[in-house]
Amino acid sequence: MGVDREQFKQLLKDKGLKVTTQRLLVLEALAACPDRHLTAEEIYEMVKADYPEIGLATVYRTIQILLELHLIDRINLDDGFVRYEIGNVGRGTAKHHHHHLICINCGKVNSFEDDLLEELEEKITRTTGFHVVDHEVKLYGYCAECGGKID
Amino acid sequence: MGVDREQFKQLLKDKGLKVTTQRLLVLEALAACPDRHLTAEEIYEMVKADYPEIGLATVYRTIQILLELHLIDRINLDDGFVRYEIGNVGRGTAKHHHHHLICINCGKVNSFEDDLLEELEEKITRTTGFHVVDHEVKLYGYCAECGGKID
DNA sequence: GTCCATGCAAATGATTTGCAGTATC
DNA sequence: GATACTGCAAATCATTTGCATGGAC
Repeated sequence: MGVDREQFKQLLKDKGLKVTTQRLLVLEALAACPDRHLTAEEIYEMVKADYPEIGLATVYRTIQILLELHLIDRINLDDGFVRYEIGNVGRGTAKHHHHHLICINCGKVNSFEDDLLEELEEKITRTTGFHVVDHEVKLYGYCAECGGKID
Repeated sequence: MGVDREQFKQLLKDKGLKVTTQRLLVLEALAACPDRHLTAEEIYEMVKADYPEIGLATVYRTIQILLELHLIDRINLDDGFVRYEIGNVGRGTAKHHHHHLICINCGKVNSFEDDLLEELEEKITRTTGFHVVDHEVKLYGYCAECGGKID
């Protein structure tokens, strides 16, 4: 999942950007938490454990680069923080992302993949002429654990 | 579409809230633009035309009330502004909202409704045990007009 | 050695909040 | 008349930016 260290270095060089310890550490922090959805502040705290000199501004600047390189995805759960997660590159038809199941009760966020959306997109192109390129889907509800307790 | 003035007044009273000119005007501004997706600032400007004394803080406070009464929906297009649109109450099975087609080129936002999502939700409940209550779907791509120009 | 990247602190900008005056009920 | 609502200005808080120093190539 994601790119490895060497691939990232190469991507930076290809773009004329410099390889720095900070940039490597930010990507590593995100790669270390493929299932969580980290805020900039959380990434900052994680990297600071290994590299206390890093500044929050550098984390934000690095996130921008990672977004432009399509190595990470942005998720907004409308809780006042923008979150980031490592992209799932190299899974064959890894074209779409952003499918999240958000538990209203415990706040847990799970990702999922589905083909039904492709069908929906085709239908939309057919009926409205809108050509879908990417999508973001958030489903709110109760996860298996919380659903039992509440119902 | 939406609630009318009298229904809104009653909802406010039921909640122990007072009926004020400002609250009526904010709802009217949103009701007047069912297809646009207004920012707080845009609502503020619209209301100010009729009622120059209104303050931006009052608009924000009223938006909170309207959200709690489920009279409006919040949309986040990740452009730095949170937007609001009047809800489509009274359309029979008006349970779900938040389906948007966002043109990457011209920025135009269109809403759509679809049943395919219901199918997807059932599938998710069946396979993961997650009980979906609401959803938000954003599809990014090129609208009929922009698609032609680019392809 | 050149130039980009970093860290810090200050700036930004949407949203919120405190408070004294004002309107609703 | 009591209390909730408003407008204003100040506060908040995530994110961005300016600038001088430091590091990559």
